[in-house]
Amino acid sequence: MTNKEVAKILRNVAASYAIKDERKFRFQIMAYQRAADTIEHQSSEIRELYEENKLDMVPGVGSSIKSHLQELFKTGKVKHFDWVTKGVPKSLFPLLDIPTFGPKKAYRIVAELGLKDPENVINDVEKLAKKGKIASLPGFGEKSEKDILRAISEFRQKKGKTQRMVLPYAFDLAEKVVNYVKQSEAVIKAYPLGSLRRMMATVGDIDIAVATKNPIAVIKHFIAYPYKDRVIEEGSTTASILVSSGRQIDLMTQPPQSFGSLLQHFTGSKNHNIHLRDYALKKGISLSEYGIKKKVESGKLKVESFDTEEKFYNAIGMDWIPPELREDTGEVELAIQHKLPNLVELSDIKGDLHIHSDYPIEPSHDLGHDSMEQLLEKARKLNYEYLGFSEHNPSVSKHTEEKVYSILARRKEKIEQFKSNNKDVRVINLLEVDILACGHLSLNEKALSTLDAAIVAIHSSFSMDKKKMTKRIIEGLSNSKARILGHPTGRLLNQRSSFDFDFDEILDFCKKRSIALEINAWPTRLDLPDTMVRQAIQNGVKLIINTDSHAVWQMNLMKFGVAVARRGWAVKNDILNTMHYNEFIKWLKG
DNA sequence: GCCGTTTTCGGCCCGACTGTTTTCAGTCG
Repeated sequence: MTNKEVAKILRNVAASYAIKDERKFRFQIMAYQRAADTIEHQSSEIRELYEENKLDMVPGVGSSIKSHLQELFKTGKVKHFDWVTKGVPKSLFPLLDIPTFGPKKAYRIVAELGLKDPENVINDVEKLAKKGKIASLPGFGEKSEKDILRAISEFRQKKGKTQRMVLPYAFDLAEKVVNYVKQSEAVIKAYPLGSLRRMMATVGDIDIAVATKNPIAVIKHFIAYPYKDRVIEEGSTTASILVSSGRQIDLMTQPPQSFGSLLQHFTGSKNHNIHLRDYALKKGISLSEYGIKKKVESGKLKVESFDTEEKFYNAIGMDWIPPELREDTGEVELAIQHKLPNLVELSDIKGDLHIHSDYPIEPSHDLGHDSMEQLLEKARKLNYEYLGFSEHNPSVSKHTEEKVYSILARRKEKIEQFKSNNKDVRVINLLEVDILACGHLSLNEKALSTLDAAIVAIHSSFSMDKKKMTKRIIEGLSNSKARILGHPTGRLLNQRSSFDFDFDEILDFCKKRSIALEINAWPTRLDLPDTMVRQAIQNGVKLIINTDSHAVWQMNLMKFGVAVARRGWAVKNDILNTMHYNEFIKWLKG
């Protein structure tokens, strides 16, 4: 059962409570919605957390929801959920997936029109709307009927937030729109915020904050964006549009003197903001994008403004919190105690160890596009101290063992030349070696002896059971040349979920052998995922951030790997490739 | 139903926008 499916079940419970008695159950509704939100956006699988007995780690999951989830995973259903959803037409649940449909609207439509078939309810609503049957219902009208038809159509085309973007795509889109927004003279500052600023692995929509003294002019300019599909909403301080690629862009404005609180509000996350505001309430102050509302002596409410985020956080009584940490997983408490970690930064990185050149190694998988010389030149520009070449191992099915060895021996000669000629960027002889289904590495000892060390990784037979996969990985890591576990979970964002393995066991083994886990910065990997990075660090396991570049330009993707490390609370010491060359080599050679 | 730097009981974030309402409900972030 995926996180999305679990979240959907919890949302259905919240909706059922809302239909039965919204006032009576208002706090249950909030609790179930919050749990659904956090589970849906959790970067580790909730099912695995259940198996590892770590459901408590999920914010918003308390004793009650935890026991319901345990029942769900054990038996496939939950008695309490059946009780709550009893009497609520099942046909309304599919409608909740469509933006602009909430529990009330969905319920009134299926109840008034007698729609009972959950399989076809979306089609049924569409047909009836086309016949004009919705506009005549109480509380609905011509406009809302048209809006329903459009919402269904956009939902089918996966427009809006139904499909999440990988980070670089979101970056490009945000940059385009921000550049356009800045063309308005009324714009003083404009930044992309939301999950993009928090550097989440995937981004649902683009949020832009604008400092201006003339919000009406800014919004008028914004909604005239040339690649706009339609305006979703347009108010006096905020607006939302859908662009032709189907993505949603939200814009919020504040005057410059209260821009700091807008940055804070619009960066989120939602749970972070709720925690912050809850904490503030207990101090008798109230937070919003406008600033901090306090009672003054006359008994009247007064809003204090903040032009920077730092001042805003400080005024609540805590340190400024890096956006990557704002997920309500302990950062607020530490900010109050002035004990936030000093997160690793891009400028700390001194080398990239996972680089595929075009060296003719006749690999099992894909070859790089650029030469070792070109890649080294790029490393110089990035001010790296070292660079590790790590093509895929030569194909073992197409070559004899002797042939594999001779390819690697020749490659070693070339790399040795670099080693003696290059003193500014030191070269390291690595290779990305497959861990075969049986647990053996795809190269024999003689072939491995040509290398300084190996990045080992899974590239086949992903659907093994958990025990076998864990054993396979540990066997692969047992070879003394294996120093780095490459893209450890094997996930591909929006394509393939991670394979099943016992992470705790891998962590134990890596800790014992001083083996590093890779944070692969490739945008559809971002593997290890951030929550597992944090777990690795808590267990004293070190990490290496690599780009897995197959071309020169891809070496710029390092920032996305650093972002994952920061979201996993990594400081400089946790990341091995922040070390100088001599220290790094010392670790690498074991 | 969750949660804890005045709490294990008694609170629960804050505001914008839209449509169909003549004063607000529903949805969203």
